[in-house]
Amino acid sequence: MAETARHPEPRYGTRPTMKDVAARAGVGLKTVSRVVNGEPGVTPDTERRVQEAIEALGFRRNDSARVLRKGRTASIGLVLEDLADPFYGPLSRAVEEVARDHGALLINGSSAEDPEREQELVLALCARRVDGLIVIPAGEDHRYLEPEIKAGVATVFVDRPAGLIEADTVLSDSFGGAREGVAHLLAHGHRRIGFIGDRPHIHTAVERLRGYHAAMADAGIDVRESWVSQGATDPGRVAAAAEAMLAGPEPVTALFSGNNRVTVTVVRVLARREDHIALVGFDDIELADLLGVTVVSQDPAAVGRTAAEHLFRRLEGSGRPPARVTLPTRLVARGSGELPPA
Amino acid sequence: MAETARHPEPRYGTRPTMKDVAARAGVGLKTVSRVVNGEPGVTPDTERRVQEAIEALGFRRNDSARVLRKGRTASIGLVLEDLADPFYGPLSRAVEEVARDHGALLINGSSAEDPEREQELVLALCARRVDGLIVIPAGEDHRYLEPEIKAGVATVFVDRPAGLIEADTVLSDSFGGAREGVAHLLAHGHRRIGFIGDRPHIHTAVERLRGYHAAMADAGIDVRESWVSQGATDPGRVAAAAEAMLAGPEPVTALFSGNNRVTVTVVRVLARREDHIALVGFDDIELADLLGVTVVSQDPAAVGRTAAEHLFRRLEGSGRPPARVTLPTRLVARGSGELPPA
DNA sequence: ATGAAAGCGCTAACAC
DNA sequence: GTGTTAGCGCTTTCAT
Repeated sequence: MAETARHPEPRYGTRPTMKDVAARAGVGLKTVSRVVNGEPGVTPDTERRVQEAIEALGFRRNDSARVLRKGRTASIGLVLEDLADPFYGPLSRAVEEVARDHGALLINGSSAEDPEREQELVLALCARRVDGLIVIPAGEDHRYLEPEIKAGVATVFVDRPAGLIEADTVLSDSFGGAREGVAHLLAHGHRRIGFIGDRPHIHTAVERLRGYHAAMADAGIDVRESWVSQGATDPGRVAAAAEAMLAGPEPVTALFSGNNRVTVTVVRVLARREDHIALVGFDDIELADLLGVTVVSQDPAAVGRTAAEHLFRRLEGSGRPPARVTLPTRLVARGSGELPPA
Repeated sequence: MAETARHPEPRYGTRPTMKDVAARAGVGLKTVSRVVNGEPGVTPDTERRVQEAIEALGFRRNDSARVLRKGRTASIGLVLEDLADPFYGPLSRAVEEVARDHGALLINGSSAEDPEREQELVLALCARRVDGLIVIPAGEDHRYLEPEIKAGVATVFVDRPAGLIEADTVLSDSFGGAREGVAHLLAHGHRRIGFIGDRPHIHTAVERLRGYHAAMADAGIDVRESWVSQGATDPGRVAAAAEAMLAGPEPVTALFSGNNRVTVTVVRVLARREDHIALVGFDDIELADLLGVTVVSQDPAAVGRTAAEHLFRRLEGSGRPPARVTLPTRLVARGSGELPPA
């Protein structure tokens, strides 16, 4: 990469700047800036010369410098639990599409359900001066975000409310959805219904359990302790919980599973059995139609879209106080939830 | 929202800088920089005062300015087809984990399989000066990346090779996997085997079809035109293609599906039928075990991890020429691929 | 141990 | 139409 006298090319690893382009095109720095940004006030001939210099040098505007000057990055951050979870892929994609419509890039990160990692990620995004932030909270205390929000970072919480601060929030109706799902089982004659959910510090897990209790209470049924299991959603724990509820002299005749990961494992457990245990799951899962799994479905893309639209509305300066939006769920009957008690 | 009309520059949105922190702590700017970056040469007492000022003001370092000065962003970009696709979620997550291990953030974007959008996205990432780039190509001409790569942006292509430029590439063994899958069907006695794949401009689609032809040739079978269908992977097209192959006087007795989306639709089509058509699919799908679907599985997380590790090795300055890595696939027999011909 | 000054590459505000 | 100048907030260099 030696430099020749004729056309001084930048060295490997060094990028041409507007100044280089200006020198090569024989114009002033600001003229290059005008061309690059499509601003008016440049004659076609000058513009052509500048464009040629840009091509020849392989110039690409340095957005860090631009951001430093302009104050806005045209990017937003999304912190979620795990991008590999089939719930978050479509959610993230929906956010990305809205961001794209607003000319913004999306940076997303997985908290792995770890509050420290959530905070680390959020603050890294703030250091990069994202214009806005969508957070699926892992932690329960978000006061660390107060200075950021004060400083103008629009923030929307999704799936679970923020902890100890006021902020826009978009939720699915976990309580109502679970209540409806359990009521569905009750309507099909079940009385002993088991609930297998996520760890009790997770907001949605609590809400869904509340929905379960509400439906059971509506039916005048005393819930036995052994019918409820909360904890990690790994297959081992969930399978054990299901087996336990299905054993003994008075086993449950139906199960309600608290999220997609639980449902997958429960379906596997039930598939190994001779009897026909009823099942309703929270969250839809791929191919549930073929497996005949009745679910309470929430639409991850709609959740993401709604959150992103809120965010951009706020960025555009709606001065409204923080609002909470709850999106409805939908019961999808496919067979497993309509089985009668054994 | 207390934006008074009299304030041309609202305090809202103005963030404290190191200068502000320095003023408040009664120290020099550079001392604040030292504290923020954990550099040595600051007495514990000074450090404490600076920390207090940071807390009080809610200071957060502006990474744009840092990047402008340092040249590296500690971020990498990932351009894929669609984050909502169950193949890319785990891939992206794996890339993220490797990036995290190297202290980098991941920015990802979906090209929606549109070459223009791919280029737009890639160049936006370059403008933000990502240190490296992982691209699942949508387009067939990547010469637009030459100046970027020359300028030092480490680039790795994944799933499909780059077009018209030399670059590191990580692929799954589409040819070998498809050949093995089709050979599996042949070994179970099938002779009339249909192939339903993605659009023929996609590299993996071509390779998998090549694998199909190779296996059929190995068995000495002349492939009829009506046994092969390539095109969009939307359910309508795929279902029609499958129905067509299964109709007529000499229908196929087995199907090979070219990717996860195709497989899902074919499974649905076959589920509606009385007969037992054999099926092997490329890519694993969730709950395929319960449905008994035999697949040629590739590991998306391994693909992502491998690509990211290559990227960081390059960033750390391995001056080796571009290399191509091919990851093996694995045949997972679950029943549908072992059915005999009708 | 600490700080003052000089940029990084760009855009805003004015020159001409 | 076009160019010049002064920063944006940080790190680097070099004094002290």
